[in-house]
Amino acid sequence: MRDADSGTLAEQLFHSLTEAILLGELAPGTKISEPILAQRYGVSRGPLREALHRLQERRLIVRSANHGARVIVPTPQMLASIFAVRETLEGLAAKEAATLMSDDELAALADGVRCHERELQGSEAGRHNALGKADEDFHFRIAQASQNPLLIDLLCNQLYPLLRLYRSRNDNSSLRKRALTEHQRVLSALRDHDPEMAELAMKRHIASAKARRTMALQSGSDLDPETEKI
Amino acid sequence: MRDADSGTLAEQLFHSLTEAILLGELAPGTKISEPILAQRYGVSRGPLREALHRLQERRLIVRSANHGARVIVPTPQMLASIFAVRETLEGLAAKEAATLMSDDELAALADGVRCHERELQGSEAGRHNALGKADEDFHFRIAQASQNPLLIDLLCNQLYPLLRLYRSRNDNSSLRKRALTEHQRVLSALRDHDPEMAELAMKRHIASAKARRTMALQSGSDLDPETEKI
DNA sequence: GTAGACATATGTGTTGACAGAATAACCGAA
DNA sequence: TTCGGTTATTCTGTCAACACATATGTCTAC
Repeated sequence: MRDADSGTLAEQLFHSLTEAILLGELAPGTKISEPILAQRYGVSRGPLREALHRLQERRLIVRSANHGARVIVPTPQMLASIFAVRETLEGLAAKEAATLMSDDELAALADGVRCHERELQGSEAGRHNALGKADEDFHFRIAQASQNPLLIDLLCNQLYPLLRLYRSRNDNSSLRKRALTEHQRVLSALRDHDPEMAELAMKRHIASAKARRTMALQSGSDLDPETEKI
Repeated sequence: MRDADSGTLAEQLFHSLTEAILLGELAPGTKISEPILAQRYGVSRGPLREALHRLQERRLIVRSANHGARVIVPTPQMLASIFAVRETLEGLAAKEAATLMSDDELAALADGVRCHERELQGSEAGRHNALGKADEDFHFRIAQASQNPLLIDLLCNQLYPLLRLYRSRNDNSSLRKRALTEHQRVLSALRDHDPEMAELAMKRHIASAKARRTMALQSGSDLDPETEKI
């Protein structure tokens, strides 16, 4: 699992900064000052700049010459773009997975769905993280099962992280139940090794998730346009 | 069109190295020595390393800690992965373009196709480049017409460049004629503003192109496994 | 003759410092 | 008071040098 060079400062910075952006510690629109950020992480500007160049390719920051870098600001348009691409790509993943998944992989996926179900019926405390993990785990497993390295990379390393920028805090359990039902439907199609059904079920699930996410984004709407500077 | 920072050395190096890799000047599997490459391009190692980190994210080189970077080696498996992803993404682009394309954009696209047609009937000399350009232009225009920034970036900046690694020298005109026919079919669907038909026509075209490319790859098979070192 | 260990050398990772550009602050005039 | 110009400072881009890890080559022991 050691991704390329895991020991270098640039690599650690790349992952730390990715997490910081996705967790909101580096707020959207934040102007990134290389000296300040380097001092905060206790490193020199060299490795930091290398990490920033990678973040640029991952679309997490935007850079312009002699003007510095800014954390990307999520927009409804970009959310729509992500979901449109995600719908087709995850549909493809489900289609491929339907023919490729082994019994062991199917069992593991079913375990995850059952775990998801239990979480939903469980107590209120600490559900959000567990449910979020369960959902991510479901899609992650299916992407892996496609055995398409490019598809896996696009989904797991580019789209899923980007989506975390839009994660909302307020989602009720009725929507969660709906998601679980859709997961079960996808799982059923995968068990039947039915590519077309799996693709369609997954595409419908993503479209449904898009509607939920968009709704939550509008109700929450905690976008602060002030471009704070670290 | 100025992509981010166009004036910096790191940016120029990024584009130069991208071209060098896609043109084969930096052969697949080549071990990249930072001092040597920096000297060749007349720059320091700083900007070069920043460019290399971006190339890593673009999947054009692979890096491992304290071992340096190597130019990616194209494999039939990766070609299959690219085409599988490309088929769905270009299908999506065509579907979106069918409802969004203006009359002007359609006219420009039709012009391109007619130009493509003339090139096919023209003389032998210098057809390859013109035909390759015409083909790329066709897909490029449709991607742009989707008005989906993420989709445009994935296709134009990531998949199309990667495909150039597999470009073959030997392709006969009968295959070219087939491609033109498929282009005309996609154009026809776009003119009718028929999303489903456009998507299907484009997906079939990509699948057909995959077959052509795979065939050419097997017949050509000019893969040299020796990992030369610059 | 071969295997293992040591020494050399090349290369990557990192740092600090310098030059040019852009932003910010300041001052003066209308 | 406000607008324009000028100065000063901060920041980005770039470079050269240092430290450490890895690879290479040689030498000795078996």
